[in-house]
Amino acid sequence: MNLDLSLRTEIQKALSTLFNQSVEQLQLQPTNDEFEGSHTLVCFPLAKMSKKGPEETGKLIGEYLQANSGLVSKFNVVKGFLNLTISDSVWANVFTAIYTDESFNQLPSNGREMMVEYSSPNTNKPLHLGHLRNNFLGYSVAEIYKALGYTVHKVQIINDRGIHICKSMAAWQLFGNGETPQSTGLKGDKLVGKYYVEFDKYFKVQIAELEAKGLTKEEAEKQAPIMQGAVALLLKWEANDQATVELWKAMNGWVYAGFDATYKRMGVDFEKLYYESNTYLLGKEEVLKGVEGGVFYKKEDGSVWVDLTSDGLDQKVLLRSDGTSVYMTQDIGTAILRFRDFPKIEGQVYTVGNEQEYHFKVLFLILKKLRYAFAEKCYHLSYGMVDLPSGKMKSREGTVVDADDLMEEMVLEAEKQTRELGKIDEMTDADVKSLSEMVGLGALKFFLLKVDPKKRMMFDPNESIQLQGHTGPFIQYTHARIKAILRKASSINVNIDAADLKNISLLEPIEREIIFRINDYHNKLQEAAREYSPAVISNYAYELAKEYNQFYQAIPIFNESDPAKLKFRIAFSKVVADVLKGSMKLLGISVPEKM
RNA sequence: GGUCUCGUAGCUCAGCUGGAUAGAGCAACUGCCUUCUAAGCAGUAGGUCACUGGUUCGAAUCCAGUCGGGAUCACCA
Repeated sequence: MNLDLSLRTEIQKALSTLFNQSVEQLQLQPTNDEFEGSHTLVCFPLAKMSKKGPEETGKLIGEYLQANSGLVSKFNVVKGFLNLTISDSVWANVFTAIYTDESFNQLPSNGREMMVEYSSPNTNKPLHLGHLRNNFLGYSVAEIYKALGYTVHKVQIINDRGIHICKSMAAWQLFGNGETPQSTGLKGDKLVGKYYVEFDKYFKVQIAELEAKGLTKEEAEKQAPIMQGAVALLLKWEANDQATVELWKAMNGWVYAGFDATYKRMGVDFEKLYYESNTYLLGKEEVLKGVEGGVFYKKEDGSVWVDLTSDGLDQKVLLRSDGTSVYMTQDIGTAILRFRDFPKIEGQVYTVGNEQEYHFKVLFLILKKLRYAFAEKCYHLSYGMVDLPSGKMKSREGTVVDADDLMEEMVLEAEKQTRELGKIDEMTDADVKSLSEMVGLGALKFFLLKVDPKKRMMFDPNESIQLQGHTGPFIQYTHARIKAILRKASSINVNIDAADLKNISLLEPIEREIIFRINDYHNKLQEAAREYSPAVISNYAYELAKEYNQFYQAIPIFNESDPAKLKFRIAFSKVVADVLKGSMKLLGISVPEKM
């Protein structure tokens, strides 16, 4: 049964009976802790209609509901707030329905499809803290939609083309001495990243030298030999020069292997990868078609532009005067290709930092101008930067927090604390390892996901590694605790029959609160999906775990002498564990049986 | 400068489709392990919700302005 809906229906009945009127929007909200009840009807807006003052209105509605609804056992009115107490038998029914609902955590398929893009790193630098936020967000949003019954396609675009790749290639040719991941023992992405940094270093030196000879900065940047080397490589690559393409393939291969290892540890995956090198030509084609169709226009120098001034934006270049494509061209091609590959998807979510908001605004407008209906269903899941106490991460200043290093550090910290708490005594080394992995990554993921994605957030390497309080491990711990109870219950052969549960009465207030919260889970799922915000889920899971811990501490389950109550509390604990596990799964976090 | 965005406890964050005395965690201080796991629980202390004005029964929440932070405004991606 849907308690919320039933209650609203009953209130509407009350209004039509008492005042012969109906109201479109009822303000029903959770009751504040200091008052008795679980649901509160705000009566101020109803006063005009009832012509009776909020307090009197609340009282009349309360009396009606108590007498006629079968839901409300008690009520009180404070100022204009009608606080309703739902009767225990109703709670028992609500709980039993959830307990017996096998698709509570995973709703049945709704036949709808969507696509989520995330990660999409440059292939010349290793993944860092910002990518972690990106990946965890994108993965989680995909999981949230899946739980609602959607089929979700997780994809990423690989920017494997362009001058930036050629920079690493140029530097490797100059200084690499044939180094490979195998020969150095470095992860492939780290090795290529090293040469990208190397490039930058020599580039700067050469610019300085040329500037000292009297060249302007722009001239120096163009004429620096190492940059000319990179440009030469780009031209050769575009001309399909065999040796260049071989090197490009080899170095990209190293990077992908390195990224794969990182993704694996992060626990994220992709159904399909799109390569810029495969989509930019389609984009170009579309742009040229757009010129013919009059959507875009060509300047005298041959460059192609779109004029968005009538939409409040600027003009934007889509093809350079030499006919080569830009970032936007590639994204147009990719979007179209994806809808060709997956014609049933109704929308595409792009998980990309908020510094690209303008880009996506333009992209979606262009797609609309090209008359692609799916443009309406594209959404830029824009997230804020992760700042360090020293400010923004800057690769040039060496303040980048490397993703691999950070994950390793978190896992080591988890292991250290597990040891300090004396929990490893009866664990095998393999157990300790897998638990540390779970806890360390759980802490990291939760930390990055509990903040509203849109907001920029602070990461302090010295303080963020916390395993107590408002953290992932707190929830994991709560789950493990419940599992201990369930093990004990099964060891003493407590069998639960759903029919027993309906007859339970005299619930503790904390038990009602928790059922209320569990009952709210699907609302939160919807909200998280609507807002594209895993933070909604993480905060929900935290609140639920917190409430359960209160219950756990206050009520020793196995001291209960009434067998019906004992059964109820075990079933109740099981449901909490399942919902915790399910909601953590949406965040990409596993929960342990013991910790 | 234009556009967008953020400003809540010492710190990190919730709350924002207007509702009751603004909530957590961390840090500080006090208690609680012979009972299901103390990575926990209970409590104390900590606030001019940046500022000013407006809208109304009611504003942290909506609107306008001011101040402060950030992003963006490339034939880079």
